[in-house]
Order: sequence, then structure tokens, then C-alpha cells
Amino acid sequence: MLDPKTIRSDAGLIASALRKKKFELDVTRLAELDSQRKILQTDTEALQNERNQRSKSIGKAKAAGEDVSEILQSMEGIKSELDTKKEHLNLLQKELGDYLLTVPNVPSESVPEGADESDNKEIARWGTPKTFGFAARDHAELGEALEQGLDFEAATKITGSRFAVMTGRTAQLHRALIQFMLDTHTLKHGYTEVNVPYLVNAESLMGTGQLPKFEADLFKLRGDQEYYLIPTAEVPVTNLVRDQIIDADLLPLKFACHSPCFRSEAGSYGKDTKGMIRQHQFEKVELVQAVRPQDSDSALEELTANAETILQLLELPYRKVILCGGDTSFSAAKTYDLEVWLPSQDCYREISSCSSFADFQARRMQARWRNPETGKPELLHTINGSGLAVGRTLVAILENGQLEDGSIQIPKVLQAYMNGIELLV
RNA sequence: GGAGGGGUGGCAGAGCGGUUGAAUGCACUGGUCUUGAAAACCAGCGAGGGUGAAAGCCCUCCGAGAGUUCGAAUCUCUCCUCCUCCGCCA
Repeated sequence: MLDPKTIRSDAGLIASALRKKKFELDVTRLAELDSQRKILQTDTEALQNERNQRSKSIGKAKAAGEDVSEILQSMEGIKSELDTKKEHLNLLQKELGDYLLTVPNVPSESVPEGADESDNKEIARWGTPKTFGFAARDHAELGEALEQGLDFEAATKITGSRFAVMTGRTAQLHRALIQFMLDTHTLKHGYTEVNVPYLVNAESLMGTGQLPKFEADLFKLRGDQEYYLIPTAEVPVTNLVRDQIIDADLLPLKFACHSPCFRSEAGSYGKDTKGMIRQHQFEKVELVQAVRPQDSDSALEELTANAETILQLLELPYRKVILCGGDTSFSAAKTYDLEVWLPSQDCYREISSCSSFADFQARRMQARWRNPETGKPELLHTINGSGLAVGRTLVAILENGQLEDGSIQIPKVLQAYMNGIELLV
């Protein structure tokens, strides 16, 4: 959520910044609602003051043994008037608040203009895509051919489309990736590993920005409890700081978390239907930081570099792009995507998305720190990114490590996690 | 699942329906004292919002929501949550 004060005083500026995200801020409606709000709120509070004063004087008069019937009589009209005004005010503030919850975050100045994915700007490339002396096969074909590999049919039988079963060595490789990523981030990058609930309440999703706008993307439980399956560990992990005032010397907070992620993928019918690029359930190691506002730019750079380290150690060619305004998500101020090379598709595909949110999530969550300079609680900045998406990393390893006979070379850093084996056959 | 007891400021912990946004202690900040520190003493110290150029003034908040009342931290109801005991269970 944006600062209601700023949106009021600088509506024009915010509106033009939001145009970069292809969002049209309804300045007129906002101004109208707010001027109504202002009148009604001042009125209501004045009336409340009146009531408080008189009630107090009743107390005093009673204590002094005086007759209170006259004051009591003067109170008669106030109550109903106050009730009406309060009701109106509540409605108005709800309308205003509901609207503000649907306004996206302002993109950072460094975010390029653009409408969609095709306008994202490449910033860097690492590694050289390997050329194969044979026709490179895609991961689904490779995985299904392995003796202990991928089984999409079984998953469809058990559940439905967009799920996968991994068996034997392939399941182990998947697990090895998780271990390797967590070890790297905790031992080398200074993150604290956390293990969190995979079911969350609506408040948490409101805090990180998935609700109220993106309910359709989520799996919601039926039954007594209104819980949702997490679409990313970002939700439970970032919400660790919800309603907290963090001590300045505990910052920055850096968490690494492995979790499954559940996405309904509504509206993506027909996209990436083959294989395990786009699943209803996948696993991810997520990096989350909560930092002082002045540190958030450098924290995004650091976190992105932390994710890149994984790709580099796995020797997977990738590129880094900055998302243009139109492609930057609702809550984000700035996003870098890391895209890994997939030989079968002859292009780079997203494997990590690293974003800074400025105080957008923090304001929704009331996540604060105590600034020693002012002594006051102030909003934190939050940053998160995948480090990395495990399923897609597996895909990349299968495709980039394939040999002509269909066996797969296991990256050196993973061999220790795989009982020393070098080849998946 | 059953029975009982709690949820109050950063923490601990008082609080009769009425000048209580809340005693007290700890922590924290500033000051006095000291060569310095500690101790002692003095003072300050919750959050959100409105209005205002500012000082200030006002509103709201004692787990959440509803209710009773002129007036609710205090009374009633619902829900959430924590603890103890019993049952069940990986």
C-alpha cells in the first residue's frame, strides 16, 4: 500500500509514476472521496469530543452529589447523530481503504518504460550456452527416458495435469539441489534458515499483496478455516515481521526458506503445458530480507547476486534482466529476473525473480524498526527473490547436462550430495 | 474432543463503570554527581489517525468484533489465541 498522505498531497506525481505500470490512478475519485472524508471525519470527531466532555462532567457532578438530569437531557440528540455520522464515515473510509489496497506499488526510477515482457532490458549474461553435436532434447523427454526420472502420467493419474512425480536418482537430485542452495545461502551468504507453515491466513496474503487482488491465483482450503496454500514462501517468511517493531541492531534480517509453492495458474492455459516448467506445485528456496530503508537498493543487488551464485556454481548459463514497468508486479518497486538457458527452447527462461518492495509490503503489514536517530518506529523495506526455483533448476540441469545417449552430467558441486555419482542414466 | 484459567505499553505487572492512555518495577533517553564508569538522585519515555505553517488541539486503541450505558480496560455475547489437566493421535 502506498502512503495515504503522499497519495493525497502528490496525487499527480504518483499517478504519472504509476502510468509506467500501466495503472491509471483515479485522481478525481480519490480527491472527491477524500474531501468528503475530511468533512465527515472532522465533524464526527468534534461530536465525539462533545460527548466525552459531557460524560466527564456527569461523572464530576455525580461525585459532587449534584443533580445530573439536565446534562443527561442535553445528551439525548448526540448519540443518534453520532451513530449516523460514524456509520457514514466507516463506509467512506472502507471505500477509500479498499481502493488504496488495489493501487500497485510505484515503480522505482531505474525501472525502464515498457508494456510487457518483450520490453524487459537485459543487463548481463553469464556463461556460454553449450552447442550440442546432436539435437538437444527437452527435459520432459529426457526425464521420462531416464530409468529413475520424471513421470508425468503417474502424476496426472494421482492428481491431474501440471504435476510431476520424480523417482529415485532424479528425486534425489531434486533434494540435493535444495540442500545445496540452503547450505550456500546459510553458510556463505549469511541467511538464517527458517521453516514455516505452508498454510496461511488471509491477513498474511494481504500483507504481502497477493490479496485482495489476486485471489484467483491461489488455492484456498474449504472447510471451517479460511486458509490458503502458499504461492511462495515469501508470504509466511515476510509476515514474520508483521506487527513487529524490530530493534535497529538486528537489521538486516535475512531469511532463507525452502518450501513447496502452490499456484492455480489460472489464465495460463496452453502455456508450458509440457514438462515441469509450470506446475501447480513446485519447490523453491526463497530469500527474504527486511532492511533499513536506506539499504534497500543495495540489498536487492546483494540478494540477486546471492541467487546468481547458485547458477554460477551449477555452471548454468543465464542472463539477468530488469523488468520494465508494465511487467513489474503489483507489489514490486523493482524486479530483476534471472533467466537460465534452455537448449530445447533455444532461449532463456525465468528461474528466479528478485524484487524490492520499498515500504509497500511493510505498510500493509505494519512491519517497523525503531530508528535510533528519531527514536520512532518507522517502516522497514522488504526484498525477496528465488534462490532458486528448484524444479526449474532441475529442468536446466537435465537440458544443459544432457549427453547424446540421454544420460545427464551432474554438476560438480552437487556430486557430494549425490553419493559421488557423476552421471544420471 | 472435554474441563478450567489467562490475553493490558519494549518487557514484567496493577487496575471500584466515571478528571485512567492507564499505578508500579525493569529497560531505554537526557541531566546531576564522578577523573571515568557503576550506584544513587532528578526528569522524560506507547501506537495509529485527523487538523494545523507551527506550537498545539482533537479522535481512536487495554487480543478481535458486536452489544449494554450519558460514559467501558472494567459488564454481556461471539470469535481468535495462549497456558494447565484429561482423552485421542504422527
